[in-house]
Amino acid sequence: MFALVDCNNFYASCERVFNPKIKNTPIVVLSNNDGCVIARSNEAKALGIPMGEPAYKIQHLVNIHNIKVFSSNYTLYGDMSQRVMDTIKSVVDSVEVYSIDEAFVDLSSFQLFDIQDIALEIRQRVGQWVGIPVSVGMAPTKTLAKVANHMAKKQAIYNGICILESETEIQNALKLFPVGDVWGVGRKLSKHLQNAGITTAYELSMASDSWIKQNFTITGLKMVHELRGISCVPLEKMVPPKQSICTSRSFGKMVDDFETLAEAVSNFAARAAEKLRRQKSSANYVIVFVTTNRFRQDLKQYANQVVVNLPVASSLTSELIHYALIGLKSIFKEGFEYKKAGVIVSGIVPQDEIQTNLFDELDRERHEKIMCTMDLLNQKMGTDTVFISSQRNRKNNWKNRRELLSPSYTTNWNELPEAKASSDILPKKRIQ
DNA sequence: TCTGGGGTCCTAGGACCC
DNA sequence: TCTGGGGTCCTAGGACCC
Repeated sequence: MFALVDCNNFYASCERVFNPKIKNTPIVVLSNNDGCVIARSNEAKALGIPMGEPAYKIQHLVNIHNIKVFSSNYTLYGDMSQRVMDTIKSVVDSVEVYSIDEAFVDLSSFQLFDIQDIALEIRQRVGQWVGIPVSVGMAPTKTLAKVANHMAKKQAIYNGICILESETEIQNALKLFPVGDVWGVGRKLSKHLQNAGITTAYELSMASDSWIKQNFTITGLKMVHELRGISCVPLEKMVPPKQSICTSRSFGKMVDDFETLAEAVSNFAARAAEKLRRQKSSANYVIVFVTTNRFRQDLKQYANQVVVNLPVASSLTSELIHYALIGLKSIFKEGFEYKKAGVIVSGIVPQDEIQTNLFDELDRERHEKIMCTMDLLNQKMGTDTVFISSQRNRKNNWKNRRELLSPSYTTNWNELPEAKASSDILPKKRIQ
């Protein structure tokens, strides 16, 4: 058996933990640049706010219903996620952190009659220790655990925990489960399946192997087997190193000059280099891309990208910035309003398996020491305490809009939550 | 006016090898 | 007239996930 532990309305729930005033008010959290709705509390869902809706389209609802709106605070969510995962790991051993708000658990070492208790314990402990509500779905495969989790969340009778175990239980659940909600079925597949007359997960599980394989390849076949209770997707306890790392942002304002773009790209490259060093790897090439605002069809459109090969695989900030800027120069065109740019590093190899270059003139050992020191300083004193000068060409007018940001309660000494207490005994004192 | 960011996997098709 | 067979590697693009 597998369990899927999923945080309810994760980002919205994070905002509530240190701000109990908004416990029962509708909350939405916006994407970067305060663009779209990416998380909603139950109250906000009940008001009919769809996922992914641009913020300006829900402004009237915000005003009428006094919805609390937040910019996304990934520092807070990342730290809360870590706490949730650590807490789950304190209950069970085999945990796969699947996403920022989800974890799979391998329950094969437990007796079947124990698993209800384990789910209860996880739910209770995460709730008490971290303050985030979670739902638990349990079933013989990961795909079915996803189904069970859905049910635990959607149907109040389950009280946050749903176990699908016997054949009948599973089939009855699948008969009521829309095929489009199955893990691995997206928009395209869903349409394709509907056209073939398959509307429920049960009907999908009954389709013939040959038809599935022909139409949906090996991935589809695995999915169908998982629905039948045959486990094809194992638990992955170890996180494999990333094969590509992307850092990109939409700009708060349109950008039309090279210098500003260069500063943005320098910062993206610096972030990518940090991520590389964190997973102890180096990249063989850097991709730089720029694009104008695709929603503004009244403006001239331009989008381009370029791959720059590095002489030696590298994770040195200064070197990655250097080559990223060479790339940017080659694709930059005057006369456009740029909205977004990004840097992708790829061709990633482990740090200790780098193919060196006979003609390489850089003293890499020395540079690596500098990077190490820089990372330590920035980790201790805050991001970009030390940075490469091209990261600060001019005013930061490309930066994201984040106008509704909550404090980083758990990661910044200056933004710790405050608890105020008063009593009749000490009427004039306020204790913080 | 305002529309996110970061990933993985799979396949088809071309280039190349013997 | 007729033009092999069996591979690998790479890339672009499309699908999916959160």
